[in-house]
Amino acid sequence: MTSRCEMTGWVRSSMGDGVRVLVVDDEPQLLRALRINLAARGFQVSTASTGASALAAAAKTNPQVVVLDLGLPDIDGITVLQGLRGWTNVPVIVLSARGESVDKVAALDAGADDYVTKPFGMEEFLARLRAAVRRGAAVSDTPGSAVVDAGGFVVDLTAKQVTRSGEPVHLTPTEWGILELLVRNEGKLVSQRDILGAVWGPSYLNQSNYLRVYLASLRRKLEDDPGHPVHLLTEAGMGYRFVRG
Amino acid sequence: MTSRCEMTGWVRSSMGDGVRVLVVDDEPQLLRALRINLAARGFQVSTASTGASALAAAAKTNPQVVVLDLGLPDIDGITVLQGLRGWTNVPVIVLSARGESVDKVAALDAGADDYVTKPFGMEEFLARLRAAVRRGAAVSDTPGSAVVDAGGFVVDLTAKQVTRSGEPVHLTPTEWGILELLVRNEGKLVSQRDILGAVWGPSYLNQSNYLRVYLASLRRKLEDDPGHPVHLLTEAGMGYRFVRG
DNA sequence: CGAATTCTTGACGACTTCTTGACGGGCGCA
DNA sequence: TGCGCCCGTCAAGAAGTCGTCAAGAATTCG
Repeated sequence: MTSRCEMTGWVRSSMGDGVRVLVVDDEPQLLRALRINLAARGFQVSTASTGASALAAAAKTNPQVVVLDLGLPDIDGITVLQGLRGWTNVPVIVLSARGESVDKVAALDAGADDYVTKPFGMEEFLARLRAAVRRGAAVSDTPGSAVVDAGGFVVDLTAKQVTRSGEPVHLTPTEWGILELLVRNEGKLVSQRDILGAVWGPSYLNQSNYLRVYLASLRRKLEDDPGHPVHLLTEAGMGYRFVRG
Repeated sequence: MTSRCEMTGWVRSSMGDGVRVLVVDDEPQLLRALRINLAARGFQVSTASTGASALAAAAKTNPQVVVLDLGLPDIDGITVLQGLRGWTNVPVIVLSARGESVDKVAALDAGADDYVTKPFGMEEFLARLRAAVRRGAAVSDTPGSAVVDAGGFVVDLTAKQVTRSGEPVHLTPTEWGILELLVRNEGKLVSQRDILGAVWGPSYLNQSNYLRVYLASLRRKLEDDPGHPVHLLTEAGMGYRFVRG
């Protein structure tokens, strides 16, 4: 609907598409509607329908913004909010049924950033969401961000996530293990034994064929021309090296 | 990583087998299962079943990674974690019964690196354990790279990389072994026997023709005029010497 | 419990690296 | 001057390493 903002609007390569948003609600229909709408606008959505799973999901995906319904089956939404605030200051948008102004005060008091009453219009909601992301980005970009931009792809070491031209790339645990080690030692040559010991354990130090298989897999997923890698380099007989574009 | 890489440098044989891991749990069965599984993968396991003994064991064995159950009989697991964090930043993986999400958040807030909910699959657990070891290894290895500028080329001893007028130069393992040894003994004369023993092993002490071949190769790659070397010098009958420009 | 993902394993060709022998030049010494 | 020694150079075969593929086993997830 004629919204002027989205499309290329606020999308910046630095911040990227794929802003991670966690949606917590116990109504399947609303959950589905939000997931579809947000995904269509380039957000990377994860969801939870209980307070417990919400906290777990937050710790796991480290979202950049959280949408939290106060009416959850197991734990009070306010409690969930407090649980989050004990650990992160990610922006939280609270949803609640209309008129519950007592809830509203309590939520904002507990550290919510914004408050939306159901039912709500999608445009308004998206606007508030974007505002929350903007605010969050302003404060959270503090320490040496654990995000490495390789040129062709971006590795977020804390979120354990890789994006390529905005699109998230799915890596298996082993693939991520190798990539993480190489990226954390950017520019340095990492010997095969080091990788095998760190990823597979101390008793796999000679299984160099594993590395061949997984490096090939990583290159297929991350390199523009997997046959002639630019970032994931092999030094024959010595090891592997990650370099930025 | 954590490689000391002394003179003989990148010798192929032994590296950190037996990563030291401390497992803290009060369930004898789980403790036993973990000990067996971890030992089978080459880890060097020590265990504790109370918070007090855990702190003592940590101080004694100085583990490279700690697995900590939150439900201990004497001290709260969080307290143990804080006790550890008081003097070390060893990676800690927290175990907890499922659903105790508040505990998880509190644990992560107190400095845990990861958490696993019980019951858990051994594969997943091992993957997280290796990831923790990996992170610990990556950060502990950050003393600024030792770089030697020869004038015509630059040798980065930690990254194992040589650049010439900005462009990286590719060296074979043997070439690097010789160059590293010479550069680490900058200005000193290194006898042929020393080089042969360090790079090829004690049973190649008389294969001086190897050195001729590889020194020629190094000069071709690094010297401006390979026929009249300036940095990689020969002392007839004695050995070789590296000097800066 | 079944389906899907992920991991392991072996084999092959292409490529890189190592080894080996031969040849010639510079230098000191008889 | 002639000889021997040591070194630099070259090239070709041997040996080892890497990328790739595919299929079976193991594990996770719904």
